[in-house]
Amino acid sequence: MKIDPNSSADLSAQIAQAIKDAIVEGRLIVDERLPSEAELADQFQVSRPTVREALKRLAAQSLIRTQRGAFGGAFVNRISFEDAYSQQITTSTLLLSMNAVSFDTACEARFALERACAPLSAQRRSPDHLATMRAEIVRQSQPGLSDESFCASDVTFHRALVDGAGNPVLSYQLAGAVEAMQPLMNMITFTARSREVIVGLHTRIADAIEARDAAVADAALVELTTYTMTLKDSVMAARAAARGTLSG
Amino acid sequence: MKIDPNSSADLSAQIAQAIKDAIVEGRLIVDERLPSEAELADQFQVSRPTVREALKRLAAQSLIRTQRGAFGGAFVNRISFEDAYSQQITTSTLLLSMNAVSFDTACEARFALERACAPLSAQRRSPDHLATMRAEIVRQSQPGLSDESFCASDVTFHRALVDGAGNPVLSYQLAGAVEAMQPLMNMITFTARSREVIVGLHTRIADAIEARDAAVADAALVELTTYTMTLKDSVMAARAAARGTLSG
DNA sequence: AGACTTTTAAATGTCAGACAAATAAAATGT
DNA sequence: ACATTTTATTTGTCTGACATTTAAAAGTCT
Repeated sequence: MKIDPNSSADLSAQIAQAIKDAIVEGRLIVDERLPSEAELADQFQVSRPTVREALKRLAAQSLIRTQRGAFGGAFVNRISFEDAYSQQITTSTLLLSMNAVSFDTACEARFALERACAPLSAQRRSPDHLATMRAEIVRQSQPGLSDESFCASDVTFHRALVDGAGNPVLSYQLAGAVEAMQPLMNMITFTARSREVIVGLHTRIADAIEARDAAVADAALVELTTYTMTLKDSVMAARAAARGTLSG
Repeated sequence: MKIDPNSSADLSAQIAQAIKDAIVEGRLIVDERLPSEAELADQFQVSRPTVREALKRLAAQSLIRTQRGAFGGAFVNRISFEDAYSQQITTSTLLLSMNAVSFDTACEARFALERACAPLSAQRRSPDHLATMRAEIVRQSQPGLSDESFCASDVTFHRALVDGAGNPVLSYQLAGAVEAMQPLMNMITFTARSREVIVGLHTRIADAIEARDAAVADAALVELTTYTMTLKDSVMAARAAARGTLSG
């Protein structure tokens, strides 16, 4: 592992990259201990604070974990699905909140992913997944339910549908989209008060998944997509009208 | 923004989290300048190296960028698709290489995503996307092409197919899966020498996308999926047999 | 001998102060 | 008005030190 002291990049960034490469290329394996900060400083011919900045960069990406004390140090981390989830959620949330992605694009991606999961879920869902979906539908049907709870239940329902596919990669990829869209989805649900339609579609989806009928599930998801986009458009229009009133 | 000095977590981690929260919640907006390191050290009642470690953590996640010199400092970064891409690729690669995900799972997710893109691509693909796909098919048909080039061309082809959908979220999500699977896909292509079948399927896909026929494209993708899994199984079996020979 | 306690060495976490290098604004000179 | 120099500010890096944590090693008691 070598770095170029004449490069324009920060030394800590270069060191982080060198170690990252070593991990990705398998020269450092899971749970292997990195040299101590002092040793790394020696190897790379930099000071310890510089090494530490590099290690913090790696820790921020869950590539390593550190442990204090004798026989402690930095260890190559086995990345977990939890890590992948939270990274995905952060990235998706920022992409949306910073307007790098429109709501339409995120929505389309979300439902496209969900439709991709549905056939797998119809095939593999456990009774547990099905039970979760049914339970959430019951909850969503209760008249006294708060808007917040309805939205949370909605997330749980779709989560169960996706998890039913038994593919954690698809699950964690979707998690980002769903989580990032949550604020706007909440607003849609709050204002539009469209629970009956949504519950109806959820029921159709659950029925299809129970009957292992991918086609029907897909059709219901398409309807839900269309419906969501319609609601979103009306909410946006209402917003624009409100702005017009204020400024006029 | 406050931190708890009595918490068990590192101060730099707490500070990074506090700033991250401020960004995600919109209290710090894109291109806004953070206080200087000295000021942050003052605010959080810690030393400058500690603040710097926190800032490096954020920089590693592309949440901020730093600039030296007068009127330089740390600025909230508008996260780009390139950032999202590379993060996704790193995460996916590690999940696969550390055996947190099986090849089957990654493969399934990849083709499920690709099938989700195909109908959109059939609808929206530009002549440019189509031209890229055709060009790659021509390249793949050349007898003298090296294995490496064939694989690279394969990636470009699928990339064009997915980009044709015009949804950057789907594009960057798929990038991770494709990139992470690359090493094993290479091995499959190298050993199995199955170019004719693959080129044939690619042609069918391109034809379908050109004709805006989502159903045919989907069918061809399903075949490609099945074929890939078959090849992978035979490669694995050959590997296992080779191991048996050595150990027996 | 075995179980418990104390010591110790090694490592990360944190701090203080300093200097180098970059950079853009401000001051200066032509 | 333009070009050059100066200057203040800020990040990047280094040195050296101390605090804290931790597990192994040594010691002690029963």
